[in-house]
Amino acid sequence: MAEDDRCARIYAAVRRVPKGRVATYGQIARLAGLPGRARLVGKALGALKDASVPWHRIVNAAGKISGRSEADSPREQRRRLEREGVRFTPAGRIDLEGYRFGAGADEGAESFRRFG
DNA sequence: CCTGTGACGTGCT
DNA sequence: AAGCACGCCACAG
Repeated sequence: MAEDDRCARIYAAVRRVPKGRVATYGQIARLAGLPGRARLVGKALGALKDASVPWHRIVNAAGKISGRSEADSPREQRRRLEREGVRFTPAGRIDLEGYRFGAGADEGAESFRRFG
């Protein structure tokens, strides 16, 4: 599989994450058909140029922002998430139990609610 | 071609 | 909550 194809799959997976929800790198990798390649997802997002991809909805398994590509990224990512209604803990963490995409619970209600 | 190293991670201790 | 070990991959030497 070519590298570009992986990126395309990854971007497609990221686009599936609804507004107001987040997903982990590992989860995106799985959705993209690339299980165990979470770090590749990070690289793909770092090389992202397409503004239509909601890269800010991707955080690590701890519910924290990684962003190493740019100094401004972490701050921008958090700002965007908060703008979508995602709450952060005082420690700068996101409650994955409540915001993680694919957590099962109100998945249907979420897509039904339709933000925007 | 093989080895070393860094990386937007993850799970276990 | 913090630290450690592991695993996958791309890139440089």
